[in-house]
Amino acid sequence: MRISLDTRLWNLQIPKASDVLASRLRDRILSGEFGPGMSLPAERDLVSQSGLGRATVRESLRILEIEGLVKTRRGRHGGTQVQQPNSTLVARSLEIFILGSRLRLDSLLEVRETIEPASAALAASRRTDAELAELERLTAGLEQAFDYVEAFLVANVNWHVAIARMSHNPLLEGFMEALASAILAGTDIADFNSDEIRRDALGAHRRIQQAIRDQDSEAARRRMARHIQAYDAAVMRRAHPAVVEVR
Amino acid sequence: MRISLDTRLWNLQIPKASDVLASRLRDRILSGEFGPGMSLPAERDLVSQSGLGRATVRESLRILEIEGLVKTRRGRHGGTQVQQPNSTLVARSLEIFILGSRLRLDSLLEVRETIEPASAALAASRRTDAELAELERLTAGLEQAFDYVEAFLVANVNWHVAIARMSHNPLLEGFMEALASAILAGTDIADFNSDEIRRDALGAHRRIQQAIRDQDSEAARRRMARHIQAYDAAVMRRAHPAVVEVR
DNA sequence: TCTGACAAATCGTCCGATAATTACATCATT
DNA sequence: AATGATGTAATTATCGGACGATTTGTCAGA
Repeated sequence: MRISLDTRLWNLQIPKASDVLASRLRDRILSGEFGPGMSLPAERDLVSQSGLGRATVRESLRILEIEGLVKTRRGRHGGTQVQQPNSTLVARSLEIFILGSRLRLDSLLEVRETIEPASAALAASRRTDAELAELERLTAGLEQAFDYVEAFLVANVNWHVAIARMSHNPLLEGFMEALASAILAGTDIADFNSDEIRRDALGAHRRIQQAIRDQDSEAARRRMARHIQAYDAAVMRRAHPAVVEVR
Repeated sequence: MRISLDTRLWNLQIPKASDVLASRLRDRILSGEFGPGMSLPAERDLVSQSGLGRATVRESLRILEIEGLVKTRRGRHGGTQVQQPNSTLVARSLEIFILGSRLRLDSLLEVRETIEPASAALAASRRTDAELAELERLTAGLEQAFDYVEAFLVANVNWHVAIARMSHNPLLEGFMEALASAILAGTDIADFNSDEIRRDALGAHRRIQQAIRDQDSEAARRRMARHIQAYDAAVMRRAHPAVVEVR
């Protein structure tokens, strides 16, 4: 026998059972009761513990899975394991936001002009030697891909994300990841990425890399700002009249 | 009779049916085939169209709902309607990311120091008169709430988000929304928000508001940067030794 | 015209069964 | 003893059907 909830008086919110269960589980995860790597009870155990149906429990688990808090595996000794949320999740939701709300390209570029110089400055002051070596590898790869526009664009994105990662700020990294993929989609305009633009970008990258090598934060910030502004200006000039939507 | 998929030869990825359906629906939504406000087919129609079971279809719809792309309503003429993704969704996922990955408070503050000055500069150059009036209302409210620390903190967050909204950049606004709630949670330290700190903040807000009124971007940027840096420095001084986790 | 009862459409939840997947155990073969 | 094949158990994925809950429209009657 189900309990009738039809006793509401005003505009009462009636949450769905699956949402309630998901919230409770989420709270327990975020509070640390279930640490990363630990397994939640199996579906059928949750069913008997919660008194809900299996479909409902499954929906709850699916909610947590989409939120990136757990991951489920099938098979013997499968189940749902608690996961450490990573920055790609932020990137993913941001991407949906960007695509779904038909954001204009210049909004993205504006934010990028804000974030990347700061990112570069932090990277310069916090980089490790290993990260610097990695960056140099990426720059070299970029040079080699010079004649293959597609590959160049992808390598370019990776280079910028790498800078963000070197900032040692996971939040910045997540933002950049999201921005980069969206901007890539938005600037993948045929006949835009001319030889000249790519040559300028490459030169700027080399100078920024040098500043990071020298651990010169302010130079890194300045050069990155100049690089981004020049690139963005080129994009917007090409994309004129500024009604460009992403995609 | 189900079709056996056990014919894989290598390490083939076998996506879940619900994920596949969700992806296809998502693509159709983002491509504009289903615009905001339009209704997707009813669950049972999707069942017959896709050949999948209802549980599977429901999981797909739930995925889209969590991603903020659709909203489902019950009852006659209910169903799943396409929604315009809004920035609170980004804020939500960011909040999970922040809480779940035990992000340190200084990472948040760093990003804030990056974003807010840019936000203020844009606000100064793009504000409308109505927005300015709204900002003045918020500032006045902040003054009135001076003696009620809780209310002051909430009003403070709203003030900062309002600045971001005045930048007319939805992405900046989304970022600030996400940051603000997380920072509020992280700085809600008893005995921290002293009279002095609140008084300084109020003065800074007035000066920033003046710059925005004058549409002086650079002044707005400078004053906001100084304000944020002073506030953050106070937070970190109080929170020393810098191992502060959010929550 | 207003009201209240009823019907219809739709999502929310439950239940039980089957398929697919994975890890492990066992056993035969070399 | 190592190895490969085969079975077995545990667990999620999916299916199909049923019923409850909620919203909205309709229509008879006051």
